[in-house]
Amino acid sequence: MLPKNRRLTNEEIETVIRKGVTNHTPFLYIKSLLNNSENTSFTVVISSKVNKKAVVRNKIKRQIRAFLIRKKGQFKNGYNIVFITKPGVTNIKLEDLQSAILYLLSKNKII
RNA sequence: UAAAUAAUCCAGAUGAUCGCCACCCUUCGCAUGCUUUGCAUGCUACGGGUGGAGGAAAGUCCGAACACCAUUGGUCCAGCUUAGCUGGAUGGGUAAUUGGUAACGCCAACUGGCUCUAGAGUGAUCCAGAGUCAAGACAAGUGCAACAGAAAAUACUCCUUCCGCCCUAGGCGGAUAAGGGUGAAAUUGUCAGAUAAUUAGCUGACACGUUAGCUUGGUGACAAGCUAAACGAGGUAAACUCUACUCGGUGAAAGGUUAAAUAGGUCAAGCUUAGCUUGACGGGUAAACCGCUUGAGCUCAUGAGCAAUCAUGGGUCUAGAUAGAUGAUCAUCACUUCUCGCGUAAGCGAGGAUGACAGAAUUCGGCUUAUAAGAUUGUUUAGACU
RNA sequence: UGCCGGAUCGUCUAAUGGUAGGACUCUGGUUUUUGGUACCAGCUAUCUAGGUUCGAGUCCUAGUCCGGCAG
Repeated sequence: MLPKNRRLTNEEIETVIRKGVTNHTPFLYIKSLLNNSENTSFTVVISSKVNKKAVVRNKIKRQIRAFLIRKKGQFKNGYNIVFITKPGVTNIKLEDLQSAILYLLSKNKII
């Protein structure tokens, strides 16, 4: 789990989704926004349309967060980032998900 | 013994490392206050300690607690002798009985119906066990019943049967409901009489059943028995309806405390005096905090009760997040299963899988649905032995 | 979190508890030199599982999926 200062609150998520810059892959997309602070914060959004079971949704959240914690030394500071999943994310392999995350972050020049 | 199925129990254990949440403690730092060099409170950081999902947390199908709103009692309308009555219109829910409960559509016991199995009996039937039942009323009224059938309900006559006439292929009229046939369903049965005639509740007797009354037993549903110059009444209420009982609305995004901002308001001061500025009060939005976890709690013992459950006493505190914590990896043991190798076999060794359903969101009581492996019990089937 | 509504041929849409109908589509045939049009015939459905009933698309219960509303 991410520490509290690296998470986003409800308001921040809404502003990021409304004003952020979007980048897509077939099963995942991100919205990012500069926040003028020392930290880069993340959150993961999974709709109940992706899967009806909360256990499956929590597992995907944990997989993404664990990968972000492992890579946290490489990030630039000062971004708010929201990961939003699409239906189909449950069927792919873990390596594909991780490479998609790296692709999206590098495309935004955060890494 | 094996398999299937149903119910109940259980929902791997120990240790290490890396992370997350809550609370507590030590130290350092910062801020505020004070009796001023220390103490108190708060916050941040490092470190340490303790605790951290379920039997269904799920579905949201019922019920309750709690909070606010409305309010003379389900709702609406009207009236008046106006704080309680009357009248009218109009809904939702439940349904044998008794008990339990905060309450329930839940639970327990019991009664009755139906189904299955075993036993007794020539048989009707009786009895035991298991399962199951939205199990008030169709004998208040209304409605409905396709096709088939003569007829689907204040009855009726297709074939057959009986009588009379024409006259003998058959037709006409009358009688009957025993038999046939149709259908999911067809007007209780036996005997005798009456009749032109027969196997007609048309009449009588008996049996069966229903209803009513009485007696006995039971808290009661009900059971057993008796009586009737009462009756023979088809089905359907998960059809309308009737009867009895019962029911305010909104949901923790309820609501409460503090409170930036904005509009409009009151007061005071100052300045130019149509007014403006500042401050205070009040106002109440964002936000924060509370609500929030000590509760119809868990557990043990004793007692009451057939049981559900209740009473008394002892012990105990056991998640509280806010886009949402409770996770990941490794090792060992336990457990089941799969693969490979060795072995006649028992077994041994190596490797893999932890096995299912599934994640708190105000809290409880139920119901429903989903559940791998293992354990216990019941039922069914198959096999072996006696 | 709370609360509503719906599910019928491939698509759209009917059906009072009593043979699931129609339109478009599709398939085959006739007409035409061919295609279209027209005509004829055919294929194809009650979301799932139980119950009530003689008999459920319809009534009741449970589940699955879809859609909507509040804030």
